[in-house]
Amino acid sequence: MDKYQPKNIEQSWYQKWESGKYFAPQGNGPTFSIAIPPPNVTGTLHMGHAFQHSLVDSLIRYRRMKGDKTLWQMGTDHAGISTQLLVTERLAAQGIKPSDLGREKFLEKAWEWKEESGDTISRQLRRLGASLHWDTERFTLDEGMSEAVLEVFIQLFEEGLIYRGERLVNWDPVLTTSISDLEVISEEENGHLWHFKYPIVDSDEFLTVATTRPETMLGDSAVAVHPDDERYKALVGKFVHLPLTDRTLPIIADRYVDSEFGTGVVKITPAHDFNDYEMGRRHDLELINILNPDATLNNDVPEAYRGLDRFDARKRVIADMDALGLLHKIEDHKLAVPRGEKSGVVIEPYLSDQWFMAMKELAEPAIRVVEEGEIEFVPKAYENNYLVWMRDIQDWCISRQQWWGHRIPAWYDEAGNVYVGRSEEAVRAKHGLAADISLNRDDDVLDTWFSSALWTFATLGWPEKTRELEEFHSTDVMVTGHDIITFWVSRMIMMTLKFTGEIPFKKVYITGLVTDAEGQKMSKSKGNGLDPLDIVDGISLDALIEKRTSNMLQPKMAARIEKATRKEFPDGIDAYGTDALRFTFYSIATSSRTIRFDMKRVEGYRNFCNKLWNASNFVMMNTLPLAADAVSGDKTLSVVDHWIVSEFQKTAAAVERAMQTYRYDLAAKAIYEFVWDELCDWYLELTKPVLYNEAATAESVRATQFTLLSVLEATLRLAHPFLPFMTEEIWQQLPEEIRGGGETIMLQSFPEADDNLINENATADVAWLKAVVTASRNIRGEMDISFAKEIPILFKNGNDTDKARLERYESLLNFLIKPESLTWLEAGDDTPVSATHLVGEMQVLVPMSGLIDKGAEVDRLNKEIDRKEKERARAEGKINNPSFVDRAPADVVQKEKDKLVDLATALQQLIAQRERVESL
RNA sequence: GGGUGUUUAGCUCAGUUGGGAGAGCGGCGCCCUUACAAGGCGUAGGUCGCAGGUUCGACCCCUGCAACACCCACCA
Repeated sequence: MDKYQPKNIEQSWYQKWESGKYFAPQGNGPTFSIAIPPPNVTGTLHMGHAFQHSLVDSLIRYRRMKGDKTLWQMGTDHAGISTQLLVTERLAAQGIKPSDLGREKFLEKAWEWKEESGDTISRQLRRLGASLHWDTERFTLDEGMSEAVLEVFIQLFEEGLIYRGERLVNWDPVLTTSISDLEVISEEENGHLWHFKYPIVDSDEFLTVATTRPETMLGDSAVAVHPDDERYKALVGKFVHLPLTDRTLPIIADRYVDSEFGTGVVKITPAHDFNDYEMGRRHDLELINILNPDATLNNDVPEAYRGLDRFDARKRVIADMDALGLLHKIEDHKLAVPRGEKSGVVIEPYLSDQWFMAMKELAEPAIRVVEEGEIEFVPKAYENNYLVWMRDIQDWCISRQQWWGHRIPAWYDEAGNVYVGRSEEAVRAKHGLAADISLNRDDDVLDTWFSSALWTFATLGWPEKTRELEEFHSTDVMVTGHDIITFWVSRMIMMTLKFTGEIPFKKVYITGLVTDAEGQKMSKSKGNGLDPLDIVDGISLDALIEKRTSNMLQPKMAARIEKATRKEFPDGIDAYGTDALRFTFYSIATSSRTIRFDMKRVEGYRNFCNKLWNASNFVMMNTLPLAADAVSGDKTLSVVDHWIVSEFQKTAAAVERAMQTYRYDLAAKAIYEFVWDELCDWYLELTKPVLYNEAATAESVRATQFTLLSVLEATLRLAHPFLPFMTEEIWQQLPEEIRGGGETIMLQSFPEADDNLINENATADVAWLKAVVTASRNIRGEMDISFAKEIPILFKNGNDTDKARLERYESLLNFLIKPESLTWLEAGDDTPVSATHLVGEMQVLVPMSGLIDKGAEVDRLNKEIDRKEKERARAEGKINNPSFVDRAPADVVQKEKDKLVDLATALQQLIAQRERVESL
């Protein structure tokens, strides 16, 4: 085989798998299904996606190999606001405004963009090896989804769970649409608290109010104080004059007011603040909307302010109040500023007509299924997040003043009556509306998450009663990030229960958030993001800088990003290949909430891939072409063969356990350690004395070759879910007699641990063998004896088992240690002064004459004695503690006693040894 | 203000019913030994955040504290 070059082996397999239809559900096993969290069509896959989808793919491949009828449902999301924003920006680059095009033409452009961008995602997923069932790929805006959305909307409307009303909603003045609570990100920012004096009517006095948003005073309809506030009690029921206007405001009392804060007097602006809105309802206050949809001031404010942007109006109001002597003071003040998740601009509470979904009733069963364990979160801690949010759920504003999305199936007549139905015809028919009554369809579309919420069942054909729905729903697992539990997971659970009576999935596996090496969230604006394919294919430093700094809004940032990038990746990024990247993802998929992505890890796992590749090369070099009787001929497995077979069983069991508990890190670790530490470091070395020995019997060679091949073959299957490409490549090169007749490793059975193949005697023998080899290597290493120098090795004070083992494994030891001689000493034999290591009670000795540095050996012995002394002191402490002996379990006590005896013997030997060396 | 999570070797992290602290990377030393220098062999390095408690015994269980991270919340 050539050197390990992922580029050469990862390109072609995916196509073969796909054209072979291997990703389709097949067989008669139990079903296993996962619906992909649909990537947004607008985007490209980032590290978080690659991470999640890699985890899912291993699970899917694992179940498929276990014989399950497995479906990984593919699809993408139309991502309403994001896509509309992107398309708008693209048009703007050509000098076109959406309004120039009109709704229909704009949507054509959006669809064009969707086709283009969807390809990118598909290509990326394929490069990652994701074994998705492409044939039934869906899109949240396709016909079937539209059908499902209609069905759901109409039913919920008819049940009164969807309603329309004028409410205060979160309004994005740049996107000019409402958004949901979840799409508002509040962050603490530095601001000011302006204290304004409002003159009290029929008095020379003032009430001073404090506000963070001065411009809203133009929409005030009251001022409020706490009913128990002695300072203001007498004023309740009186009025103040609202400066800059000709209006007067009542002074009201409400328990909501905090007397301690500011002046204890609050201006009330019911149309522009959520709290004030509630207070306005309690006190029947006037709602005065002072803003246009783009957050300029409307005609309900005094002429001087009309048409001003809200922030210009703020300056103007402050200046005017100051001029009137009514600006009492300005304080610095930290406040939580709500910003739109997508646009980044300050969100306004804004009064408008919107559609809402009543959530309380839907939430109840969705809370229950989690409380009762029907749906489990992994890690469990996230269940709390979910439950807390669900128990306090608010109605969901589902309408968006956008074009790209599912248009709301509602029509209005001229009188403003609303009719909901599948189509205008259906509505007319149902309500008996004559043809001469003109109907206008609602312009708004639904929040993207409305259709996403139907994902698990609508992708399987609902509302039709399809066989797929019957077979694959509920799905088994949902793998996603914690940031999306409220947006998506919760809504899927609610809607799926409501419309199918089933849970959407049995488990919710919440992955950690992938950050950069510094623990910073990867993002475009920070310029610290990585494209997973750049790790797969490699990228030059210049190209990476270009990628990270292009389309930057601030040139200053670009310079900083370039500097950081040059520092972090001075030579760009190597091409590590998909397998290495995937294996890295599994290894770092711990239960931690954030996961730092470190390129060093990728390098390490690329090395691991290389190791497995070379080991396979070794196996094939020494077994192929396969002799005619290689499989059929007699073979007696050696102890070493039995040992590696045993180790493999233990590894398979560990992987199985890990997969059951979603501990991908442990699965990866088990495979890594088996391949590197056992298979490569020991077993392959231990086969050489057989394979390279001209005197070896045909039978023993056959057994060794067979074991090499069969263990490798099984290892490839075990590793395939994690390293899909290289395992397939190598597996295909194995002889059919070994791998069976299958077309692809993908559809082979997943190795199951067989306890009957675990041979503890073999394990013990090999452990002894390793200990002896390690002991002599230690002496070599510590005494600085070169590997080329052949040294005599003596064994003393061993028991019968040691002696038998030495005889049995002499040739192996000769090969591994390359000694001048191996000599068993009986108790009475003369023993030269030697460097010593203990294997159990047996001494492994290397005579010092001419070889060994006396001082170094004394140092080494001192260190060893020191270590053993400490251990003995600890054990003695325990044994001499009566309560330990009385209360600890007998086996634990016995273990300590045994240890003490062993240590005493060992120490005695070491001290005697030290004396002998010192006396030289 | 409420809630959750994290704190273990220089760095990044494992540690599965409480019973002798581990890995990878990095460091140091030796080795181009015929699968692999993307390698081999050896080696150094830790009062397991702090303080109490339970226990014969605590990285692990309980309490408190600290630092960091994240989530939720209407303080003008």
